Amino acid sequence: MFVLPEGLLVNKRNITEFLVRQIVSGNIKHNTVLPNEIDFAALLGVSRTMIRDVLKSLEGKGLIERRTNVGTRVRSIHSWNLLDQELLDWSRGILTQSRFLLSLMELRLIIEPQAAALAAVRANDDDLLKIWDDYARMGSDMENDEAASLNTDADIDFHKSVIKACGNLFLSQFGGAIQGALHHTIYLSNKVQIDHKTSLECHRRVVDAIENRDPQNAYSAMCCVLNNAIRDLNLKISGVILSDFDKV
Amino acid sequence: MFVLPEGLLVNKRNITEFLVRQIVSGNIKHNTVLPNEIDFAALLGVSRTMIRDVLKSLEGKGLIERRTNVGTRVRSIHSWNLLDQELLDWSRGILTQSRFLLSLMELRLIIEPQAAALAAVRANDDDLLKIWDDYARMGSDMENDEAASLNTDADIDFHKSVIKACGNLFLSQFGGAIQGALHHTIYLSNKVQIDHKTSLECHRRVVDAIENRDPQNAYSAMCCVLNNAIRDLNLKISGVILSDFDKV
DNA sequence: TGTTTTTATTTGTAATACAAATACTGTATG
DNA sequence: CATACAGTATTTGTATTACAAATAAAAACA
Repeated sequence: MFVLPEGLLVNKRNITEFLVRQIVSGNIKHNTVLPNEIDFAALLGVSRTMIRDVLKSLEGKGLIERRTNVGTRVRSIHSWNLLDQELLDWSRGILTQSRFLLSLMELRLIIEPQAAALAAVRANDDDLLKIWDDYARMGSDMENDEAASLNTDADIDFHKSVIKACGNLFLSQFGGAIQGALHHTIYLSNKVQIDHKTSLECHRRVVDAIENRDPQNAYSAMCCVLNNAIRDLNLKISGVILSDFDKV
Repeated sequence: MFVLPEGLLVNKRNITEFLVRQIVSGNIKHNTVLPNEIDFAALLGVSRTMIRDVLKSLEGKGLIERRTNVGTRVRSIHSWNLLDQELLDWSRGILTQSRFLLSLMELRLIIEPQAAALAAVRANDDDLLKIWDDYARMGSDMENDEAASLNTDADIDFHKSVIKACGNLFLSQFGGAIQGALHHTIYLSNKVQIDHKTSLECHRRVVDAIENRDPQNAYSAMCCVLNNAIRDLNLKISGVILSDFDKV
């Protein structure tokens, strides 16, 4: 349970990623006490210094808790720093339980329409240029091939750019989570039918609204984008209060 | 700029907190290259191991970036992990620039009404009990003394409990930020006149709405709570779209 | 002038020793 | 028998030293 798969280079990064995935996946359950540092180092064939570095990193992500003469104990999901970029990246394909994906999309539904509205009020010229560029790249594959899908990287960049443009220091922290959510979506997209054309149109409405300094339409257009994704993923989200003027 | 104030015990915690505050306050500007590990350790009178531990911690908070043969460079605020609990705690009284406080309250205005609405749909009996208890503790000082203020800790617990009750894994990550925001508010509260009685009444409306499984009133009541705080702090927040049915 | 090699600097990793904290155990004592 | 106390063992925390790896800067060279 604590040893790396055969053939994987034993270095700090791999060990950290491996342990993160073991914990996040539930292979190492919470409250489990990990081996002490000396045994753990021997088990993995590394120095105590290195395993300590790794454990320190896991501690920073809220995955474990360390105490003298007690050892290293795995914490429950409520203590995990879920917005940590590495944690999200490494959890891809693992945290697909509906509760996780549901929380993620729910968060987006709460954050992103507001971010779009704020962006419509505050975006500067550079922000707008960036958003336009992201939008253009999103659909570039579809120009010649109707059946092509959206450019994932551009899609992610688009949402990050909107969040950045809203100028809120804290909302920017979500860029990583959005990225994780979108990658989840893509990961699942081979199983579901996605209407890329409609999605692209909604994105376009967002861009236009921001450019026209129209926060309310930016809000509702972003709702449209997200509701498309939620429908594609076959999720059911209830209880989130959306602004009334143009519910989609 | 890199040495601890006289009389402060030189240990890992103090060094970390000191450096965090130096960076957050701008005393150490971004892009500054810190001394190399050996010099830094000597400067502080600690071992290289310890300064490395400290730097690793700062790295985890996004405050610095390290590269072989380049050294340790301070990153800009956009890279900081602003939701880190320690970072928020240690930044209290420093990050009072209006942009920071504004971002914080704006975030709360986006998150918390939605969280209250979701809590109204999903809170279980334990959650409700906890919320009632927090509410009761909030006003306990005011029963005999009309002029007394709200119990800060209970106030913080109240908001955390509501967020917890909404059952979203990601929204829970904000407990710490809320705590920071409320402490900021308290910190500034000697300068402003706060109507504690009205505030308490709004909190009561939130509790009632959650208990009555009424998401829309929970939403608007929480808006009321936050708008009180925003008014007290003399902040001006524009661009956030609030649900229409009961704007306060 | 442009390219390659060497050198120097800085962080990264390892190994060892000891310090500090704390759970556990055994023992004496009421 | 229960409790308090002292001692012991275990585990993480810190310090020191040595060397490896990466890379920016300087030097040598075509």
